[in-house]
Amino acid sequence: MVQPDSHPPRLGRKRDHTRDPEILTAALEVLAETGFDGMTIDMVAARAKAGKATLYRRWPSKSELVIDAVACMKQNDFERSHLPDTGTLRGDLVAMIKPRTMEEAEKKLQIMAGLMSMLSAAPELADAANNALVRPRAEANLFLMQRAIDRGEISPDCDIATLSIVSPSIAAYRVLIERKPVDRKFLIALIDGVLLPALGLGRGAEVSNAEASNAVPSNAVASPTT
Amino acid sequence: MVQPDSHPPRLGRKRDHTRDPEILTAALEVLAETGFDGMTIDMVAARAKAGKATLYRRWPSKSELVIDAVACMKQNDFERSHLPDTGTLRGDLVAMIKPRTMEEAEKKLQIMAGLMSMLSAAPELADAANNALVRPRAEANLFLMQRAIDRGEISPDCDIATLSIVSPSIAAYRVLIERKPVDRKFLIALIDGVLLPALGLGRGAEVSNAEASNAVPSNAVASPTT
DNA sequence: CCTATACGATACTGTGGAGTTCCGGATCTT
DNA sequence: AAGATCCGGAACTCCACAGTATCGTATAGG
Repeated sequence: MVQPDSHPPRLGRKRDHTRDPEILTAALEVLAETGFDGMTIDMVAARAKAGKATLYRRWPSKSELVIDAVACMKQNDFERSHLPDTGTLRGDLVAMIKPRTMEEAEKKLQIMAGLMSMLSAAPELADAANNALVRPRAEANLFLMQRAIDRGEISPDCDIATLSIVSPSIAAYRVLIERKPVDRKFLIALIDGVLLPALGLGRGAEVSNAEASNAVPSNAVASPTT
Repeated sequence: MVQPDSHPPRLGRKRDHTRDPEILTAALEVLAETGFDGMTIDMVAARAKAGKATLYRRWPSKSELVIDAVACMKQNDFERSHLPDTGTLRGDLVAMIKPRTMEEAEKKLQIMAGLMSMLSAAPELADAANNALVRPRAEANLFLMQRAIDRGEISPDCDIATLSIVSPSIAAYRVLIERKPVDRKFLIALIDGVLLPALGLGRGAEVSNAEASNAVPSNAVASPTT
């Protein structure tokens, strides 16, 4: 979908489909606010300052529109180049807790919540959603943990594949079902109470330093408060 | 709701409300299968072999019916007296993985999924749902872990409050969003790859030991297949 | 047996939203 | 400027479902 037409017309205004992004964005917003069933085409049209007819010229149905919108949401996954490198695993994990990132994640989770009622009908959406929500964070975690193994910080026997999904999954559950905020405190509790101990850091080997809490090492990249 | 009437009529058939359980059960079934928005009163009535009017004689609206149905779902939480006691934490945790229990949990999760679209409108449902789904398992885990502390199996410094919600939350996420089955293998991976290492068992203490991977403790009881 | 009540079934009404159609105006091409 | 095409807006149809009303029947008490 949204592929360029094969026979470009040459008269009148070009068939530019130039409003598509606004419409898809509007769809995602309404979806996040009201859920799939509560969402109406008129809402989306109004939000995008477009006519309802315009939407139906591009997408055959509400479902298709939503699917397209979700598909176009992949953007800004974590690039490895953007991942923090603080020298310690804990530093890296903590550095990933940035307000900017979390806010965005929460928005995605709201969209997810709105999609729930569609999941059983359209299982491929489950994949799409998971790809957009948990997978990127899990992969980032996995990368950081693998690096910690490579540098000898943690044992290579650790089940990092399983551990990497722990915090994204729990965070998702917390926002989607419990409807409680996933704040910095909670994520730190996960890191210090679950992940690091399970990796043999913290409680296990207990760097003994105990107060490594504010242990942002020398080459702290991490970005300030972005 | 569903409280006995204060002025019991004395003529004709008694106002027994005797069909309520069937109706509520039917409501839960349809809810699990189609979700709140997809569910129609007629479906519930048909499933319960009741007239639509009968439903409206008891509950003023579809929402009220669903709320009532969910509220009546609390049944069979884990009783401490029913919790396994195998002598080791791992044995206890593994013993909780019973097909019977899991099947029931999955059913509850389906209901949960059906409720998702109502959560933003009725936040009290989030509590109800959480109480019915994750809380009981989390509390069971907490109890088992506390007992492990008491008997000196694990350190009292462990963050068992956080650890106890790990596996129920992840399981819920897996069923609700990923739509993948939560099988025995997956749960064992969580126990051996996350929980026990985080508690200083398995990997933690064995850092040097290296090869305790398949460290099934001596007295593994685990329950047959109940 | 008679009567009052609750029930199941079914027909009905009202409403909200999906999807369609039409039109005037805007914008680009030539 | 003229013509072609797209857009926003609004009016429209159609249908599914919430909720209501009616009726024949089953059952229990008198």
